[in-house]
This record gives sequence, structure tokens and C-alpha cells, in this order.
Amino acid sequence: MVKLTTHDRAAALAAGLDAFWQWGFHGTSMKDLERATGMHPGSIYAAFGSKRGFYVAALDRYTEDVLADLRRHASEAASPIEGLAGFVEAIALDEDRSARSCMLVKTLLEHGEGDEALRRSAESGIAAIETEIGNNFRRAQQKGESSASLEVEHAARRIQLNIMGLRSFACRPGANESVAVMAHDIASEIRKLKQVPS
Amino acid sequence: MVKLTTHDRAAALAAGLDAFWQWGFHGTSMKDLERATGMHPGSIYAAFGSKRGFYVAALDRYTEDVLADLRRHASEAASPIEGLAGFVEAIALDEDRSARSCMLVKTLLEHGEGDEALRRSAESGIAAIETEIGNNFRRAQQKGESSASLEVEHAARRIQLNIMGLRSFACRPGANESVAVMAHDIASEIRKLKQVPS
DNA sequence: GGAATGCTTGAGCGATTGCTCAAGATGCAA
DNA sequence: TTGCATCTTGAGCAATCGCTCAAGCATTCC
Repeated sequence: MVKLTTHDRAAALAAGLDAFWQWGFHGTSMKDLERATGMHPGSIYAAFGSKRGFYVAALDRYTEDVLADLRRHASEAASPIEGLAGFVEAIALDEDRSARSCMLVKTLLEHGEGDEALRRSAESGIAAIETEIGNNFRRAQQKGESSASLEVEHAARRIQLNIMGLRSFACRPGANESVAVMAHDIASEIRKLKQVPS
Repeated sequence: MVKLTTHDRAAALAAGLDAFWQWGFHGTSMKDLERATGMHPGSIYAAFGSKRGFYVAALDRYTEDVLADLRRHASEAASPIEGLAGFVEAIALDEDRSARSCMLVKTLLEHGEGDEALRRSAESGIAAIETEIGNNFRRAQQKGESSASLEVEHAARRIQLNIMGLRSFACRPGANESVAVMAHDIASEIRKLKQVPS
């Protein structure tokens, strides 16, 4: 395994992720990846082992990006629940990535049956994000923002499902206006979890 | 274009849909389709024009199946709203198709950028389903089951987003138990649209 | 039976796929 | 400068891709 400088490897992963995101795993050829990264086939194989290895590395990077984004919203918002609501609302604003689904869902759907390893890789990313969403609810409970009786795992899964739906919905040609409405809907449903039942 | 008997064509479409559903458009080769349909390459091309033509025909068939399923639930249920709720709950019970996403979303995500024609084909299917969901709400309004002030298009879109999320969620390896919970959640949210605000 | 018609068949086309590896370029120590 | 080790390069491999079409076949009419 060639030791690329950190910068080179990160740049290659970003370019590769971009390509896979646009065209999917099967739809992206090695030629496409060479063009996207500016690397030669030998270098790609030295760095990532195989096309699939490249995909998995790019997918892991995507998961880390999402987690970082989630944590950033949590730390900048007025409260944990507001952090989650803001995270969802931001999806509709993200110009670059509108018409771009969640890479993890995309992976899951493209390899619906068959490539078990890739599916598990996607599943572990989804689970990590679900845990991070759950952490926000736990923090909300500690601060008294949410009821102690809130079922954290259940709520986190429900939010995750909404985000999956929203990001898929955003891929619909010409759905821009309604994506913003849907994002706002989901955000206000999240904010309803603020109230503490008596 | 060869005129297959109605039965042959329907059987070929069902087999092709099954293959595309499992492996996606790029992941399914003509060899796979020959094996799945029992047809020879020449016959497939005579009947459907091209691999993409076959895919589009299979996708149309999928849309019709979903619409028929939706109408069946509507006609068998006690009320329009109950019909929608039952439709959603049935997704979690569908053994054969658990771990199978919505084909329309799958198409949209696989061809995120690039194949404009295929995306529009998926979009028109999604729009048709959205309209059919809206029809249920309109019928609910006529019967006094839902408030006349209910924003039908908005509600239909929201349900559609939930279904997209649910079906994607169902692809997660080993998510069977929580899919049922999520489906029940969504169904009870639909039932909340029964109450008429004073 | 013979001729005409149209369906079925599958070998195989040129292009492209993921991937390899010998040869050249480069960096460093002596 | 020389010798060695490492990194980079891209032509090209075997396999597979989507697709074609001439030849074989069955059926139908005279």
C-alpha cells in the first residue's frame, strides 16, 4: 500500500466520492475515477486495493462528513433539539448537494441483494448516525429540554427515516420548493419533542 | 416489434422487474436478463428495443402494481384514511419484498445525475402515486372523515416521503422488527388526519 | 410438395470493463 | 557520479458488456 500524503489521499477520496455519488458504484468506471482523481490506474490500486476498496473508503469518508456536520449543528445551536432541527433544515438549503441522495441509502439500494460486505459497510454508517442523533436526544433529556420518558432509540430511528425520505425526495426532478416545505415539516416535528408531558 | 402473447410479455416483464429490482440497472447484465426471462437476446431486443427499454417497461409495470395495490387497500378498507393506513402497514408485512426498496426511488438514486429520461420516467410514476394518495384524502374530505381545510397535496407528499423512507429503511440488514414499529408509527400519523379541527 | 413468410436462435461483433506489471522516472546515500 | 530502492506510469490483458443479424426453423397458403 502506497503511503500518499494525507492531503493527496483526502483529495482523492473527495474526488472519488463525488464520482460515485453521481453515477453509483456500477455506473462509475475506473476511467471515470482516473479522470476524477487525476490518478493513474496503478496508483489507485496501490492506494485503495480495488474499485470496491476505493468505494468503501469514500463511503466511510462520507459517513464521517455527515457525523461532523451533525456535531457542528449540535454545538452551534441553542439546544440539542434545535441542533437536530437545524441539521434537517440545512438539507433543503444545501445547493451543491440538492438532487443528491444520502450516499448510505444509495449504497443500500444499489446493492439490494448480493454484495453483503458493501451493505454491511453502509449499515454501520447508518447505525453510527442513528447513535449520534440519539446522543442529541440524551443530551436534551439531561438538560430537561425533553421528557425523560422519551424513547431515545425509537425517536432517533424515526428522525433517520425522515431524513432518508427527505434526501430521496430531494432527488425528484424539480422538487426544490417542496423539499424546503418537507424539511420544515420534519424540523417542526422534531421541535415537538421539546415539550415535557406533565 | 414482435407481438408476444399478453401472457408471455407479462411474464417477461415480471421476471425482468425482479432481476432489475435485485441488482439495479447497471448491475443487471443482458446475460442475467436472458437467464431470468428464459428469452434469447434477439427476442428481448425484438420485444423491448434495448436494455433500457426493458427497464422502462418493467418500471411502468411496477408503478401500475403499486397503484393497483393502493386502490385495493382503499376499496377494501372501512374508509379512505384507513385504506392509506392499511397500505403503509402492509409494507412491513410483505415478506417477499422486505429488504426491497421502492423501485422508483431506486431508479432515481441510481441515475442521480446523467440519465435524464430514466429519471423522468421514475418521476412520473412517483407523481402518479402521489396523485392517487391525494385522491384518498379528497374522498376522505367528501365523506367528512377529514377536515375540508386539509391541504391535500401537502399531506400526500408527506405520506409519500414517509413511504420512501420506510421502504429504504426496510433495506437495512436486520431491521425487520423496527420496520414494523416505524410502519405503525406512520400509520397512526395518517390516522391523526381523521380528526376534524373545530 | 414447394414456395413464401415471419419467428427464433445464438455465435460473435466491437467496445468497454476491472485490473496488472514491466519499464521508466525519481530520490537518496555513499 | 554511481548504485540501489522506491514510486509512477500507461499500454494492454482477459473477460465481459450491450447488441446484431444471417441462418435455421415452423407455419401457412397454393
